[in-house]
Amino acid sequence: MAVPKLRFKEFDGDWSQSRIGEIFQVTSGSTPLRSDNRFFENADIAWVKTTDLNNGLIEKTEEKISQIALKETSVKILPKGTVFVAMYGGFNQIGRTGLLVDEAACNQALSAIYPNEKIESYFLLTFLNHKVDDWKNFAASSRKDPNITKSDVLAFPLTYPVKEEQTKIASFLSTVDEKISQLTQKHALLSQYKQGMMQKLFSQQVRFKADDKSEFEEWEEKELKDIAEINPKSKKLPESFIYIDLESVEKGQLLLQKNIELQDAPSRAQRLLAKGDVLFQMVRPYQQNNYYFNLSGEYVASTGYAQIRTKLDSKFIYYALHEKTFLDEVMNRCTGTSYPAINSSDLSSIEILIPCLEEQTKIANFLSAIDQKIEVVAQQIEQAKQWKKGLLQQMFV
DNA sequence: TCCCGCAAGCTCATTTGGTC
DNA sequence: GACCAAATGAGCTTGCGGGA
Repeated sequence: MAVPKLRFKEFDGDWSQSRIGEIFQVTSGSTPLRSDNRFFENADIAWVKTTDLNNGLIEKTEEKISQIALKETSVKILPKGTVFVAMYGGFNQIGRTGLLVDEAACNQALSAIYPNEKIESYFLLTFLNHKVDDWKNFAASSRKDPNITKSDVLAFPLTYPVKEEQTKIASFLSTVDEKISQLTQKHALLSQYKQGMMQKLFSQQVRFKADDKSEFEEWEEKELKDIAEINPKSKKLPESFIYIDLESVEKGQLLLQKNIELQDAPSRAQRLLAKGDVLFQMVRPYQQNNYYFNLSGEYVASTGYAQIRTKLDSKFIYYALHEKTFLDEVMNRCTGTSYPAINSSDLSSIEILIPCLEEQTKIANFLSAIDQKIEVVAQQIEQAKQWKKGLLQQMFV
């Protein structure tokens, strides 16, 4: 009989093996007819969908349904402690889980596992999170489409210890989750603080002073094209390079580096980058997946970006492009509704307020320091998640 | 030759309808 | 009513044609 590699010292008995369907009652939900407004008006019943599942506690849902929906459709209320598994909704969603902290309904893309006396709900949740790859492998190998069915959930093997050990494991892991949650909250607060400070700095509500304590001169309004070169002429592209397109960058971080040979490069690979270049997303600019390029090597950006090269403090320009009034001006000049995009000539005609070089640098350094703190917390979150993953591998069978 | 912008094509999430 | 899977729709990236 199997036992985990790592366990609390007071426990030594064998773990039991069973299938979810042998222990739990499992059901699914449904979607009240969308065209009937009565089902979604004056709604006060939490209604869980795949997008509400975050492999943790479900404290709120994106949508709610009404009491009328409960009476007139097959939607039913599920109790606190119900654990959900996503059955449909694309390969990345399959196997996602959630645990209800209060009663709610759900749609038909989810399997709802009713709580019972034999297994701690939090233990089950963590066990299923640990097994998420098993769901995916099962889904990928068993049939053409990536979905799993209720029968798959019922047949899914579950290995578990006595109730006391389950409780101990659940309690320990919930402390780990609490730590991750605190770090996530810290990350959100720092991001909020940065937004607030950007607003104060760029509206000049808060001003820096020079090193000799004197006031800096007034800011000057200039068009972007007067302070920076937009899409400078590129030299001949190298035979191989790292290609940066819109999907490579998220929230200012370069997440994806694609090595590409010139002969295989997409037609949009045009902009050879130099240190200090700022990449501004021209397609759906509200996403603000812009990038401050400060790397060595051969990098080429997609023409989906405007390449902005300035002799001023380029980091300051990078932050100025994220300022709300600038973004509002960009959006006013965008064409297309589902695919709003600005062209480089309209972009270059937008005016921004520019302080003297010394004040630019002070602002850029101040905001960079906050960004570094945010990045440190982001790394701590990632490390905590990796540590938890390692623990799970040893604490479960 | 370069760039803009439309639209094809892909992925993912939700809804609808058929079957038991 | 429950379950399942096909259809549909939304969101997104990139290829490509046409115009400057």
